[in-house]
Amino acid sequence: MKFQKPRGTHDILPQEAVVWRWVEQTAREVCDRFRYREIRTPIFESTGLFERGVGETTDIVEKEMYTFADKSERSLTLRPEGTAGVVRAYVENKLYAEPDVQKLFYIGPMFRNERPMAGRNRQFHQFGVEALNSSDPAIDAEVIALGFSIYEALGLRNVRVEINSVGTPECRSAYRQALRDFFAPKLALMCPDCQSRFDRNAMRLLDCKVDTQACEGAPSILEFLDEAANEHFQNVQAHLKALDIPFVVNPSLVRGLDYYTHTAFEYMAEGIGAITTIGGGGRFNGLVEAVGGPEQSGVGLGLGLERAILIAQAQQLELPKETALDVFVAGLGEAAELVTFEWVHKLRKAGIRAERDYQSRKFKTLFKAAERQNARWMAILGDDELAQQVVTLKYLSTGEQQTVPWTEWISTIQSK
RNA sequence: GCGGUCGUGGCGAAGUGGCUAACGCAUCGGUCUGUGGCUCCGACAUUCGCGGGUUCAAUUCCCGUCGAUCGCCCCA
Repeated sequence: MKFQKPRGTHDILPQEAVVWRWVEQTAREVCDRFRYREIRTPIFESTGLFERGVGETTDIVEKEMYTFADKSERSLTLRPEGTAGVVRAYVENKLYAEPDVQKLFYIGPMFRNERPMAGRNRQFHQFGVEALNSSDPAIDAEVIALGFSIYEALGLRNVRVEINSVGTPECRSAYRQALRDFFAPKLALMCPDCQSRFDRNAMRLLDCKVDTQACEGAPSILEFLDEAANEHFQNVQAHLKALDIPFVVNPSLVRGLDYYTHTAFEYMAEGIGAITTIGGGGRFNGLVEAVGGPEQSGVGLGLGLERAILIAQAQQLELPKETALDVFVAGLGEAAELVTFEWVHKLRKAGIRAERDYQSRKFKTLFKAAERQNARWMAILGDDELAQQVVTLKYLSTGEQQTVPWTEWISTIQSK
């Protein structure tokens, strides 16, 4: 019986795992400087959390969740995004009672049952942050700057930041009405997708690629922001400008999760086929309360890790490689086997990366093996060496070779 | 969820309704009983994603299925 990995999942092999560690470590380091602390929450949660938190009418909840019943018939769901779980933990552990703004980050797998394509998997990985209990526009800008800083630290070029304000729920419902009024007369001429969007999610009409000309002259959400929302948005922009974060305002930027209010933003880059969004986020002022906590606000972001890696590859950045081997110990003959084994262990205990052969290959082939592992030294233990308690050490890049007593073995390797 | 393309050894890649399924790289062995990145020789797919059908005969044709990939939708 031969098995395949489930559709839309990926094995991360040792060579690629190095790249993943680099991305994760970079994100962690940036978080440390920005003072965001790691939180680890379960990979599955009560289904209701996502229905409530992400929004009943979102695509994610309507058709993309991995939902299952456990043996007690509890409905559980593999997390499709990170914010709901973090906010649930925030409320459940009463972190809202802490005096300072809670700045949290997470990193890990998410699950959505979608049609896979480049940059879109059913199990994918996100890094994200959430800043809870502050409505200060400065923290919106800080979050946007944090994500941008991670892309910078990774060396990604041409990352664009687009921002928008989706206002308060009240602003939005007034705006949706205005949009329907605007599109109603031309609806019959528009594409089927748009016709279904009209009722379900009028703001998405602006996103349509088919009927771009129909959108000309459509009202902008920005005209419907109340004074406070507008001031907040202007303030976020002022803070971004102060940091020289390049951004453009895109009034038709909408995000797919219901909990967003005020600031919405996306990071975009070219290089993954049709996909350009590599990260995004926004403010979610009603979410803490919706999940059973006090009336507190929050703002956060999520970055797609495989998308960041795809962009790095598309831009041909120099990616980290696996560590090189310090010394390959070649034992010749049966008498050397045990001594080889012992010495490999001694070298390792001394902090040296040491390896040997376990396939009884011939001496010459061991050089190839050593080369494949990028070994710096080859150590040779044959009958002669054993008799005299010495080892022949060959520096592979130059071919220089010397024979030293066992007492000098480790120090010679460490010398270069 | 809808539409297009694709699926041959570890990797890359020919090919055909029918004798032993090219070739390249990689790997292992010999050439060279203890010194690599060269040469030459040899080994390496009871089998062409899986299941079914057509046929005297299918890896090659048809259907289904699984998977990959591209686009739409949506998103990270």
